[in-house]
Amino acid sequence: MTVADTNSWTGIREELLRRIVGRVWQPGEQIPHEADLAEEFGCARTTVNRALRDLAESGLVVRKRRAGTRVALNPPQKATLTIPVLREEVEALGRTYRHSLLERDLRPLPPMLHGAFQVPPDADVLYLKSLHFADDRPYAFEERYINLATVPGAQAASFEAISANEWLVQNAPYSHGDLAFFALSADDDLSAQLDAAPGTALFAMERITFAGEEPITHARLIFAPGYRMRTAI
Amino acid sequence: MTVADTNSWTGIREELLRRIVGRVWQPGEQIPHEADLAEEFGCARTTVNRALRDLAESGLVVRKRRAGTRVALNPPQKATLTIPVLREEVEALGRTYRHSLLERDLRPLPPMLHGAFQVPPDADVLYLKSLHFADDRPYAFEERYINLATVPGAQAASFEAISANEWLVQNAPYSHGDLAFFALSADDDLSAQLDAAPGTALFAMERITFAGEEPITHARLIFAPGYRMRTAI
DNA sequence: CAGTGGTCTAGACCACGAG
DNA sequence: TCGTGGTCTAGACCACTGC
Repeated sequence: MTVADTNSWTGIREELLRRIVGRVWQPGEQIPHEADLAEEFGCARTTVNRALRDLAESGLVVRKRRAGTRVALNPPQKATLTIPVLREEVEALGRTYRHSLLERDLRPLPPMLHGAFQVPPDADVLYLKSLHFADDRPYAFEERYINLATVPGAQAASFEAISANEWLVQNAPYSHGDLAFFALSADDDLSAQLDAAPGTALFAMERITFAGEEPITHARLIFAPGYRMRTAI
Repeated sequence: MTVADTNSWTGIREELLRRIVGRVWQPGEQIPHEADLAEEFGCARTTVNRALRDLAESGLVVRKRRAGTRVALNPPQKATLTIPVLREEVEALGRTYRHSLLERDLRPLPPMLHGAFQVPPDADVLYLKSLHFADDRPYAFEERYINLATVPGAQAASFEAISANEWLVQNAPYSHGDLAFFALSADDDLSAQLDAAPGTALFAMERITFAGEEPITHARLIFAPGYRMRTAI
């Protein structure tokens, strides 16, 4: 009848989900214990536990010891989005990836970044400017600063065969970072690089990553017109 | 010695993580089978499985039947972003939230949405157009379609005291949906509503939610200039 | 204190897919 | 084809926390 067998954990999850979205169990209401559900479905408690744990991870139910499991009052709108390496994203579209390094030099960190990206005031950082292509059409424009104090190996890397993003992912694992999305208008330079009319609205992503307290890199990616970042929730 | 006991699944996960970031197991390299690891840690295979499953979910290892478990070559950059109810987001900024319903009527679904939002061709949907304010300054513009077949109660709701978003979150739980972010230019209407110069680049978010197979709502939020959606990774 | 979810075990069978 | 991860079981003990 249904897609999944009813005594597989996914099947049980689907049945529980049906009861939640179908209002059999009202928001805020406590649902039966694992043991009762296990008996109802004729399976081990472990299996019910697996299903409920999955629902709890997606935020649909709230579980507390001793207090039982309740249907969430405000199912939080959470989305996990995976920011792929551009090469993989492009290739997943069935297109050919290529990138080209436009500029590369050592320079002081621009003042705008001094707050978020703490390097010694007189230290130079590695600046990279590059363009990513899909089937020879511009896909994204990238500007990046790399902290050589944290990633000295970057100075020797050419970033021509392999993009800075991929190099860093493989050579400088980060512990945490910040990510931001926003919109900006194409200035003359962007307009030329991305083959877009001046003033076109472009989707942009900014990322800073750290290894412990040490900043690794600051990257700004600006995508060609029409780009949409999608995810399932 | 370590935070977690070594034969708890979290403890095992930490140990495996150490070996991965410490390059004991190189990227792309196959790691021992569950059975071997279980023997090494002196625990049941289920426990090792739990730890490995967790690492696989965060993308650090790739698991395939028969092929075994390998350290991921390009650990994907995953970010979980929480899409807050606008009222909460504004109030968290210490500003006063207000919203105003600009339009409300029944109309056929625009053809553009026919693909993603399957309603009977002759059925009307509830259309809402509203504006969200922070301290009396425009914060976001919203256009929304609600499928009355799935959420009949919406027809009776006024959406003046409580926003459609909040009403739906509490009255029509969804099972899944799609989310997209992109940039667009302010047309004359948007420009007037959001107090932005025509052509300004604006950050936009589109969301469709479903209860099972039934579409619930399609919403497009367009934020005032300068908006950044942030998250930690 | 006691009920509920969290976890672990030892064993078993199954499904997938690389070789 | 057959090794590997995926899942299920029945039972047990533990940890947390509301009553």
